[in-house]
Amino acid sequence: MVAALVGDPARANMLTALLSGRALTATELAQEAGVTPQTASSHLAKLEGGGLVEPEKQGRHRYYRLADPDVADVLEKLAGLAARAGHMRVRTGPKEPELRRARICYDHLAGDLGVRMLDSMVSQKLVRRRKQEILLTTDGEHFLAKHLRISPEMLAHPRRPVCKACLDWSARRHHLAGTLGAALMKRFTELKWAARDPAPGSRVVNFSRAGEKHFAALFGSEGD
Amino acid sequence: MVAALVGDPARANMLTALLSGRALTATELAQEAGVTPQTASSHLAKLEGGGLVEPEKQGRHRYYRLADPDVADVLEKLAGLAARAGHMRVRTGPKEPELRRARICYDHLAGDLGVRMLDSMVSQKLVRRRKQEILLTTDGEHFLAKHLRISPEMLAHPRRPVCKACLDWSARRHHLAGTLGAALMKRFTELKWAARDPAPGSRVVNFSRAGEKHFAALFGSEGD
DNA sequence: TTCATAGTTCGATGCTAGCCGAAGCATTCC
DNA sequence: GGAATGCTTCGGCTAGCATCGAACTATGAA
Repeated sequence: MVAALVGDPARANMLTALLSGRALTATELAQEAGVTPQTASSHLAKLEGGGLVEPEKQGRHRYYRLADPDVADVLEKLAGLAARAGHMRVRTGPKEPELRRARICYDHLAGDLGVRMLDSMVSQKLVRRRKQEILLTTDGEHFLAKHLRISPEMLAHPRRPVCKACLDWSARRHHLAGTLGAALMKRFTELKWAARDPAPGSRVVNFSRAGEKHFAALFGSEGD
Repeated sequence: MVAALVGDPARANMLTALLSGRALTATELAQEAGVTPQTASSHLAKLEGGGLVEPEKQGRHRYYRLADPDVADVLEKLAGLAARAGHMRVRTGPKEPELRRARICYDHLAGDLGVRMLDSMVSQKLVRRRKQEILLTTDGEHFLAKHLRISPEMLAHPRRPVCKACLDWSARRHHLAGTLGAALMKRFTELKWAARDPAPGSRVVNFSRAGEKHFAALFGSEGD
């Protein structure tokens, strides 16, 4: 069972360290987990067997990375649940502040900016929200067309909802997923407001100076 | 840590049983997990402490249900990862063959017959299916009206989808939920093709001789 | 070659947590 | 009231697994 793998504290620490998207060596992971290399080796073998991490041999190092974006997604959601129950681990969220601020979750924006965007859309009545369900309003359609040239037709998809609440790992609140979440992220990139960090495997999203301004104009600045 | 809670086999079985959305009593969950009531009580206290399940007292029973759609979402994703890694669970399903064959899941048909019905509907193109999402086709509407006198208006509901894929506990595959799943089960009962087992608390559904024939005529016999 | 570093395997140890029997509340039925 | 059912608490037992020391392999450097 996969959950049992994640359940052990040492392994959970390793996986959390890998959530940044970087690949780490076995020794580094041992330090992160606070165990000896022998113990770490045993854990890593189990994680590999469970399909959660993938090794890459390079010289006399063994680099490990998360096997899959799906794995990262599940880990974040688990952390979100844990946070809500007050069962937060001592070390919360990503250490890197950029990762906490803006990052990619599958194909949409997560982190503080992602959460703030959804908050702002709700308060501007661009979407209506009922628990898990989020619906785009006509006001929202006009807003998207006017400011971002996103039309409702672009959002239609046979097997994916337009809006979906996605639990944010670091912020412990929801951000916007679904085809709209993806379309927004795509547009931000096209407009050069933001770009994924070029480092391989990194999930950080960097906003440009101008992009940040435009974003704030549409979805509020710090305050809200 | 939440993952540790899900990691234990007994608790995982309980949570899997609750994935149907139905609330189950502590004793039922003990049976599902294959442990004694005392042990189950301890597990349920932990799950409740972790915010994964919520109790509801009713007479001398304690019903438990999943605390939140987010919890169900995470559990499904975990199951997905586990399945991908070929780590399918060993201890599986109900011992009673009748329960495995046909039972009630909330208000619709589950078990082998439920799974077979959905399979047949897909291959007959009565519904179109993509992953979790299921859509009724016009062919399907005609079929339902002609053979079962179920009209699209009967299926409309503000908050509930017409079709929904529901993970089948025993078969580990999906059967049909949603208003259509409920309407079908209701019609089967009205037509006296099937009836819920009169034993209190039983979730078994018994098909009559004639009912089984009619069912097979519409949704295929053994083969598919 | 010899040495140093990275990582794994093996064996022994110790702690955790799941498990059940027995007993104790709580609720409902007769 | 008494009996039956649903569920929980307590105590002791046991198995599993995480942990580490020591020894072993492999790569790279001097």
